[in-house]
Amino acid sequence: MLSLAEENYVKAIYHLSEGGKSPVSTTALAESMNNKAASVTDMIKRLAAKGVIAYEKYYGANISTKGKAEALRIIRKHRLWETFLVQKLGFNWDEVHEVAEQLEHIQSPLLIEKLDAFLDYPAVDPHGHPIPDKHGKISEVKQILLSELAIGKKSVIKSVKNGTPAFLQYLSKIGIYIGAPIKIVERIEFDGSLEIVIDGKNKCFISRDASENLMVTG
Amino acid sequence: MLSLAEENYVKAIYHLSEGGKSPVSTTALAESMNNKAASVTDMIKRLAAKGVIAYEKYYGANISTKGKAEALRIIRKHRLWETFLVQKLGFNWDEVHEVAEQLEHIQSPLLIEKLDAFLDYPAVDPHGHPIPDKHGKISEVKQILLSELAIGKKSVIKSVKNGTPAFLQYLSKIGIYIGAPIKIVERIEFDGSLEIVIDGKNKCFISRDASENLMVTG
DNA sequence: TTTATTTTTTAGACTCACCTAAATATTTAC
DNA sequence: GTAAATATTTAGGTGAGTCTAAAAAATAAA
Repeated sequence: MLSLAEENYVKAIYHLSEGGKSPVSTTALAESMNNKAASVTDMIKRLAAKGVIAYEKYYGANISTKGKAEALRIIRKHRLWETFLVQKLGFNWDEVHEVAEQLEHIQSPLLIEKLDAFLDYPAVDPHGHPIPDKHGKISEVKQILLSELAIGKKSVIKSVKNGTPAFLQYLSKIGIYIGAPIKIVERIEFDGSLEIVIDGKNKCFISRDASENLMVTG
Repeated sequence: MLSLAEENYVKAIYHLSEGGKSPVSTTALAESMNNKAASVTDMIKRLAAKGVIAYEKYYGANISTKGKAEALRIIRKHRLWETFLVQKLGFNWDEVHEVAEQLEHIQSPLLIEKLDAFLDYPAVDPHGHPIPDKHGKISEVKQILLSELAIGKKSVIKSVKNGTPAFLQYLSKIGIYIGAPIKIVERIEFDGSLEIVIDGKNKCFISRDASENLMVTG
């Protein structure tokens, strides 16, 4: 049984391991948790004692099989709740993260089973991220960065990498949503920005930065 | 801003004040929280400092206007979540309390507004308890104990006082539910038990104890 | 009304999850 | 390869929220 703080650490370690290097460094973890390095050292010792990570002094933390399962359970809950908030309660996709951060810690396997059924077993959350099933299995669908899409090739928006409210609001504003057809008209050499067509009608420019935070079908 | 533990204390103080004597004694509170009296003394000092109760040494705790508003906000959330669990997710009424105890602490006014709307602004929860509105107002409907109902008078089950899973499961088993028509056929002098008819068809006996935990229309 | 019992508070201690400051180890730069 | 910079850990401390044991106050009983 993990405490709330421990759950958040395990989740962060999982995300840092997935999206980059493993083992996870104390500093990286401290930054992602908005804590100080000394606090992280304390915590990773506790997590190691509980068997959710492997830890060696001055080396870093590696998530264990048990830890990965824990992380996936939490992520599953987070994404199911986000889906619920958007699909059932009418939240916008930029409003759900904070609330889901709280809801993901509710302990009730029955609740999650029933919520999953109520939502009709969704495969992805409102940001296009896959929802692990009850066994922790994730269905990975091949996606590429929009910035790497060939010019003129028809594609579809599949997910957002950076899910900050500001970015999501911007995407809504220019008509981008998960499932939207998209095509690159031209790549501007000067700054790497792209001229794109969304939904076959909305033409606009987006920065390189934005194009590197959107995933599309390859 | 109250912590999770503080929220639970305020709720308990509110319930104890309502359902009995005020001021609330340290011992009563300790019992209801499953904590020791010394811990309670600590906590009520903190709560007094935050202005949610008035506290005098060796006297007891009285909930303040602010504290009452806090308690009602938490109770509102608890009962809305219970309603959601039963009406939308298909929980049984004896399965919801523990989960709602967790969900009631989620901080998001928007979530509660939207949940309320999603449930179509319910007036009572699955146990027949009134749901405070967003201003903390409760619509009290006149109810009497089943044990005090006149023999032969037609009535309707309105709420359960004791909401333990065991009692709720028993009620389901004998066909009692919120809104069920009920009539007392006979009062057994020996032990105060009642012969009742539910729904105009199910005849059965219930103990005095059970009849003192069911509220009906007067 | 004095004593006994119960209730409440105080004192001191513990765990969790954080902190700062200082020490130590590792990495990078010259 | 040594020095400087950076990363990590240790040591000691804090507040929240609990505990036990003992002291103090209030209540009940003789």
